[in-house]
Amino acid sequence: MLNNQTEPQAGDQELDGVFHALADPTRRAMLVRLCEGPATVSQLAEPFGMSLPGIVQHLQVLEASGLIRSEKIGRVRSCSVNPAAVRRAENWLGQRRTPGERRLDRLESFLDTQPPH
Amino acid sequence: MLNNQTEPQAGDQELDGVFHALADPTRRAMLVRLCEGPATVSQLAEPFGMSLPGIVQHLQVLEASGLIRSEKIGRVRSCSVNPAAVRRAENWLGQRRTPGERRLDRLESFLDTQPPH
DNA sequence: CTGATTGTTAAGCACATACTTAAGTATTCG
DNA sequence: CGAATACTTAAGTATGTGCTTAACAATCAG
Repeated sequence: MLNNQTEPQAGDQELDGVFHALADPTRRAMLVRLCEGPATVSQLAEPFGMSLPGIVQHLQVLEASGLIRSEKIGRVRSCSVNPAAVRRAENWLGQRRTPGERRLDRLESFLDTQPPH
Repeated sequence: MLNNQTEPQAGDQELDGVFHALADPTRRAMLVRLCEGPATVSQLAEPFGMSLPGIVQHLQVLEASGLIRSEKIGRVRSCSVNPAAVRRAENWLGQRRTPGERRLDRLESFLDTQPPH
């Protein structure tokens, strides 16, 4: 180790993209919509007062992050959530626990093993 | 409702800040460090090959998002995680489940109620 | 008081982001 | 075929982000 500094790790890049994609309210709203089921670009655009190209750019950010996938059939592009990417971001946050929180976690799981009354 | 468009909701702004703060690898590394316990600005800076002002700017982003808090005592600023903010972001992601995932969730919780064997 | 430590403020720069309008490309419908 | 539909591409613009260096506090230690 000639370099003592903290370097960005592999896997970090994925989180960069995922959290950046999530940092925009329009993109989060699209993700919420897609959790109800697949939708086309126009369907996703409909709730927003924004030009189509603007919408498409947001979709590109979401797709580049891995949070959604899309497939074009004929002239229609169908978009859907990639649950695995959402779960990875959720899990990263799940691991961010202080020692205090971890103690509470262990107490709770201990209590779960005790029969009621 | 004269406006049919989707407007950013209250509470969205908080998530904007939190996810934006999380989108940077340096800031995530700082958060990881702070989950082990409070630290000063210099201690947080030490692993990174970056100027102090750069570090302080990252800390300001983290604090503005609510993910961390800090207090200056004498000439030293002590920083610590705000677990509640981390949990809110985690919970938002936890709610992003497709109908398919929700079915699996229900199956698992049903199996948990069954005695083993 | 003097000087070292710890952090802060200000200014600037390169690059990224979030839009826009205008024009283009497939694909399907009549 | 010709027109409508559903995007796509390109280009431009205003604003934001992630750094930097230089200069400025404020506090503690001798």
